[in-house]
Amino acid sequence: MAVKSQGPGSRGGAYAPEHTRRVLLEAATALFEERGYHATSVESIVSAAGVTKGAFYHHFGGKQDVLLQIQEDYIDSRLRNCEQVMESVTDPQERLRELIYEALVGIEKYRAQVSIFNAERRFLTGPDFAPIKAKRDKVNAFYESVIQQGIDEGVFSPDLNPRIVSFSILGMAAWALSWFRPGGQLSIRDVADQMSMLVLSGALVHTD
Amino acid sequence: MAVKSQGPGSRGGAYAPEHTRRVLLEAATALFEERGYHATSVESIVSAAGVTKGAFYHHFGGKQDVLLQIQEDYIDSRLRNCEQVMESVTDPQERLRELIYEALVGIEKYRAQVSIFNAERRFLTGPDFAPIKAKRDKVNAFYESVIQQGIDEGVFSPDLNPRIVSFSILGMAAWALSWFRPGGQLSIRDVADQMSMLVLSGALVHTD
Amino acid sequence: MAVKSQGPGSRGGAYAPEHTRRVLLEAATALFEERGYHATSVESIVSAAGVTKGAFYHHFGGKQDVLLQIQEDYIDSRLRNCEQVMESVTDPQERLRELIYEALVGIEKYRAQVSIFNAERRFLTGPDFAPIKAKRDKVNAFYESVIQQGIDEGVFSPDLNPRIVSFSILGMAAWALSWFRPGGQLSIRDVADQMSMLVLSGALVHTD
Amino acid sequence: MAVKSQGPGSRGGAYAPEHTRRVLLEAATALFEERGYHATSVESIVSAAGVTKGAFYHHFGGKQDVLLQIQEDYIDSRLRNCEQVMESVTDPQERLRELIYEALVGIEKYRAQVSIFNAERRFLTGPDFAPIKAKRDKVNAFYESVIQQGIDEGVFSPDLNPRIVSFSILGMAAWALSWFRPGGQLSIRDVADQMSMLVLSGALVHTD
DNA sequence: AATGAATGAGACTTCATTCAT
DNA sequence: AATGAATGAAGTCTCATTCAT
Repeated sequence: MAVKSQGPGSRGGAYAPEHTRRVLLEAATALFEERGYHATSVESIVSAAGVTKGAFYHHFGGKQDVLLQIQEDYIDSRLRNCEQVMESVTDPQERLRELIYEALVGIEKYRAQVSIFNAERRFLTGPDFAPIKAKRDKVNAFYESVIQQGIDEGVFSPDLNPRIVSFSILGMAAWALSWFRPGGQLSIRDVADQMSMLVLSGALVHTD
Repeated sequence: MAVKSQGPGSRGGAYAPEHTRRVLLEAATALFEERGYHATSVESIVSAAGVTKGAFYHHFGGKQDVLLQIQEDYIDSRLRNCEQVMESVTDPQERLRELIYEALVGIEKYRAQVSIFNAERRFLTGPDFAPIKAKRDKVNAFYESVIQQGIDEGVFSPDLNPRIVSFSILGMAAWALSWFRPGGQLSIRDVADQMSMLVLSGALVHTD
Repeated sequence: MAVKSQGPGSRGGAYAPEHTRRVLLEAATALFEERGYHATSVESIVSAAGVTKGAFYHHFGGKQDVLLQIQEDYIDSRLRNCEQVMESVTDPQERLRELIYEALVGIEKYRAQVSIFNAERRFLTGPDFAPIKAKRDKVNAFYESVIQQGIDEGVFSPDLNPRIVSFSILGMAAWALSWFRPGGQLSIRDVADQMSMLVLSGALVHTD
Repeated sequence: MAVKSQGPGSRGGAYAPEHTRRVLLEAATALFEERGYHATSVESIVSAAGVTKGAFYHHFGGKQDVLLQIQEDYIDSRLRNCEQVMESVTDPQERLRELIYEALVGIEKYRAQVSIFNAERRFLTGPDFAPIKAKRDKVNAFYESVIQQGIDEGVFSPDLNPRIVSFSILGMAAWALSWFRPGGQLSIRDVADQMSMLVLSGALVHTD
C-alpha cells in the first residue's frame, strides 16, 4: 500500500520531507472533499498518503492544522486573482465581469477546497482561522466596492444596495459548485457570461 | 437544561410520546445548526431534550434518521409554498418575484434546517435520502420552468440559459443564510426586492 | 407483519392466551437456533411472533425463562422415549440399537432444541436449570446402564468402560446434528443402522 | 489482575507488541471458554489482559477477529498433527488408532479452543471464516479417507459408510470435551484405547 | 524524519426489563 | 391480557493524539 521513501542506512537528507508534506495535503484535501472534515480520520489520510501517523504529526500540528493550510492555500490564490483584476481593469462593468469569472475559475480549479470551505464554514472560525477570515472579508470587499464604484460613477442603478448585490453575486457563484460539472456541455466561460448578463442587464427584455 | 417529557396539564406520570419526539427533534435541530451534524453527539441531543438515550432510539432509528426527518419537514414546507405560488400567480415576472421571496422566507423561518442542509449536503445522498432529493429537484424545477416560461412568452431574454439562471437565483438566495441577520436593518422583504430587481432589470442603469 | 389477535371492543376471553404463548415459544425456538440465544433479542422474538413486549413479559419471566421452557419440552420428550424403550425391550443389544435410534430421531424431530442445547450448554447450569440437568443425567444413565447390563450378561466385552462407551455413543449421535441433513440421501434409519453396526460389531472384518 | 505489557527483562517503557498481542489472545481464549463468545465483552478481555481498549483494537480488527485467530491457531495445530499421522503410519487400523488419539490429545491440549469452537460453531461460518472451514474439512477428510482405505484393503467391513463412520468417530471424540476431566482417573490414553476398541472391534463379544 | 504501539475518552447503538395505561 | 414508551447500563468500536524508539 505504502512505499517506503527510503531504505535503512540511507543518508539523512534523502527523506524528501517536502514530498511527504505535499502528499499528505493532497490526500487530506481529497478526503475532506469526499467525506467531509469530521468524517475523515487521520488514519485514513496517512493511509491514503502512504505514510505513517508519526509523519503526519511531524509535519502538522493536528487535523485542524491541515484544514487551515488547505483553506489558506485557496484563499491566497483567490485574493491574488482579485487583486490582479482590480489592478488591470478599472471600468466597474468590466471589473464585475472579471470578478464573476474569477470566482467561477476558482471554483473549477479549487473545487475540493471550495467544497470543504462551504461544508466546514462553521469550523473556520475561532482565533486559528482569523487570518483566513480576514482574507475572505477582503475578497468580499472587492465585490462590494465595485458595485459601489458603479453606482458612484452612475453606471449602476442608485437603487442597488451594494452589500446585498455583492453577496448575491458571490452566492450565485458559490452555488455553482453544487451543480456545475467540469467537462460537461457548459464551460466556465458560458456560466460566467450568463451570470454577468443576468447581473448587468437582468432577465427582462429591454426596448432600448 | 432538561425538560421533563410531560405535556402541560397532563396527568402525573402520563406518557407523552409525541412530546418526547418533538422535543428531541427540536434539540437536534438546534444542535445540528450550532455545531454541525457530525460534531453533535446523541448524548448531547438527549441531554438537551431532557430524555434518555433509550427514548431517543425508541423514537428514531438513529442519528441519521433525525437528520432525515428534519430535512423532510423543511423541504415539504418549501415544496408546498412553491406550489402555492405557482397556483396563485401566472405572470412569469410576478412568479419569479414570489419564488425569490418564498426562498428567502424559507431561509428565515427554517434557518437551522437550511444551514444543516447546506453543511451536510454531502450526507443527504444515498438511498435513505432519495425522497428528499426528489422533492428538492421538484423545487428547483419550478424556478427553471418559470424562466423558460418567461422566455417563451417573450418577456425574458431568449439568450438566457434557464438552468444557469435558475441555479443562480437559488444560489443567491441560499447564500443569504451566511450573511443575513434576522432583526437587523434589512428585512427579508428588502433583500427579496433587491434580488428581484437585480435578476429582472440588472445592475446597469437603463435609458428606456 | 403482525396480526392483531383481536379487534378492539371484543370480549375478554377471546384473546387466546395459549396461542400467544405458543407462538412466542415457536418464534424464540426458531431464532435461538438460527442466531443463538445471546444474539437473539426479545424484540426480534416478539416481532417474529407478531405480539408486543408486554405480551412476552406477561407470559414469561424473561428471555432465560423461554430458553428453559424450550429445553424442558425437549428433554421431557427424550426422557419419555428412553423410558419407553427400556420398558418395551430387554435384550441389551436390542436396547442399544433402539436407544441409538431414539437419540437420532430426537435430533431430527427437535433439531432446533438440540442445536440450542449444544450451543448454550454453558448457560444451562445454575439453579434454574437444575430440573433439566437432572433429566439429562437420567437419560445418560440409561445408556450407561445398558452397556453395564450387556457386560453383566456376557454379551458385551468385559473390557469396556461403560461410562466411556455410553458417552461415545451419545457423542456420535449428538454430533450428527452438525452434518446430517434431513431429506438428503441418508435417512435417520440408515444412520442409526451404521452407528449400531459400528458400536456393536466394530469396523474390522470378522472371520467368525 | 492486570499485567503490565512488558516482557521480563525488557528495558523500562519499551513497547512489547507481541507480548500485548499474546496476552490479549490468552485472556480472550480463557473468557470465551468460560462465558462464551457473546457473553464476553471486549472490556472484560482488555481488563483481564491489563491493556487498554485502544491496544486491543490496534492489534485486532474486532472481537470476531480474535475468535478467528484463536480458532485458526487450533485448527492449524490439528491439521499438522493429522498430516504427521498420515505420513508416519500407513496401516489403516493403526492410522485410525492414531487419529482417534490425536483428536483426543487436541481436545486436552486445546480444551478452551475446542469448547469455543463447539459453542460458536454457528458464527464460524461466513466469508471471514472460510479458511478455517477449509482446514476443518481437510481434517475431516483424513478420517473418512482412512475408513475408505480400510474398506479398500479389505480390513474394514465393506458395509460401512465411510462418511457416517468418520463423523461418528469425530463426534465421540468431540463429545469427550463435555465429560472428560483432565487429571481424573481416566487418562486421554485410556479414553483413546476404549474408543479405538469400540470402533474397531465393537462392543459385542466375539467368538473367533 | 519517521515509526507504530498505546492511550483513554467518547462515539453510536442495543437490549432486557419495567411500568403506567 | 396486552400495550408500547421509557429506562439505563452495557455493548462494540473509533479516533486524535502522544511518545519511546
